[in-house]
Amino acid sequence: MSVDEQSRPPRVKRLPREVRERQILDAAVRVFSQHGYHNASMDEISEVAGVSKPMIYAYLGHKEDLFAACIRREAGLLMEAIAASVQADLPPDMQLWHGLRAFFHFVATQRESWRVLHRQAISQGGPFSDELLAMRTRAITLVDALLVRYATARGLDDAATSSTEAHAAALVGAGESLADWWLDHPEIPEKTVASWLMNLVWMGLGNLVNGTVWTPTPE
Amino acid sequence: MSVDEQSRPPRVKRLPREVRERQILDAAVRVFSQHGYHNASMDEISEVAGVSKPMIYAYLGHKEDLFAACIRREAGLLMEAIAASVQADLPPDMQLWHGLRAFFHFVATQRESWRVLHRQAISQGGPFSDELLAMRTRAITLVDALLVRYATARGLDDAATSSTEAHAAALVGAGESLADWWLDHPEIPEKTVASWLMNLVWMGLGNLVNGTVWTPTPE
DNA sequence: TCCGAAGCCTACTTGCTAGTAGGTATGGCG
DNA sequence: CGCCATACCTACTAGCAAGTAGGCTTCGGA
Repeated sequence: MSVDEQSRPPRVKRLPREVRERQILDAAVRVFSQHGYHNASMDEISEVAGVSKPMIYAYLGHKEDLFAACIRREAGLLMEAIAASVQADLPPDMQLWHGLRAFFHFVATQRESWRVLHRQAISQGGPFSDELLAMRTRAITLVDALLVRYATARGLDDAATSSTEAHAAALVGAGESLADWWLDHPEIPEKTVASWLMNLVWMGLGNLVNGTVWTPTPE
Repeated sequence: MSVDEQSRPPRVKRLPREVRERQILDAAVRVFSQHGYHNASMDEISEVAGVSKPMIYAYLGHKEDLFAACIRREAGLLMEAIAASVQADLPPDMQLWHGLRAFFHFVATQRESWRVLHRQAISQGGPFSDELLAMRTRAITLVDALLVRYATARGLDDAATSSTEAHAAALVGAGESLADWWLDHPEIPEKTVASWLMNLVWMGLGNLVNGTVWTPTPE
């Protein structure tokens, strides 16, 4: 029904605003990730956070605002984690590799953040999804840039470059899906999963650039 | 606010049960796909369907049941469409190819069905997602079987076979994501999109089986 | 022509939860 | 000390939407 007692912050009094805001956001992420946006009640969030409901409204605003704040914070953390792992002077394949590893690492260590980002945010067709969709688009664009750099470095042909954005979208989706799959198979090391995806996408693209493409046998 | 007038069924009287059930399901898929499960109201569905609310309860049961019925019907249609396109005696790559084309064709022609399947069902953490998650798992298993057949036909090594399920998960996710991307780029022909994905995954896998893998340069 | 079943509706109840009104402690500071 | 801002709470209200009670027509068959 509700979240573990033990991790609930003890009811302390008169803490400064920043601290309370953090506690509330933490609680909100947990509750949203467990029940989804609509089934999460402000009452439960306030209970988990160890404050009363009006505090939430005073500090973070309405339910929508609160949710958006969660998304923004968690998405920011994810993007930061990825950005921190990537050095701009490395070749594109190594950049992608490090980015992927950071991504999977984030998923493994911040499950609840990941759930709220992946499952909840997209499905709510409101003002939220914009926030999240924008983030996702940013990720796709980033990957796209890598692919373009890669294709340009090799002998590119027009067909290949026009499709990098689609490939980036496919990669991001594959990463999300693979991350979910991985959550059910925790025995696989993170490095292994990352390398699977790396190979799948990067080498598939490599062939495409080389002109070694698969074509259906005529019917 | 609500769905187009013109496509709403005219208020006819005393139709047989099967017809009304179809109308209700059609309406429910539309409304669920537009507003999401929670924001969809039974009142709106009944209005769009051209019947009164108690009819829905009499024929399809509670809101959850109705939603599950939608999922089951639409998922069934999708799986049927894919199954119908695949001939079991073809080689695995051709099977995958035809399956992918059927999938993208479905997404293009049944947008609302796709939306309700992809966006809504998974995110609702209730009894529904089970229904849908099972479907998705079935799809992954199906693809996995193809990959295994393929890997076995070539010289397989253990590492490659142990990872086919993960690759299947990645492919399914890539397909979903690419489908979404494609909805925003309708100028691309279906065949092209399908071939991108086909190449990306199939040839990536091909390299993996051959032992031509990407590895990070030592740091 | 009577009767039951199937099709269908209007109008209600009810429960839940977002959001608020209006207050009480507590600490700092002039 | 006395004032104000900040931190915080216990109640409430209000409104939406799920689900239902109870009844009214129409059709087919005995």
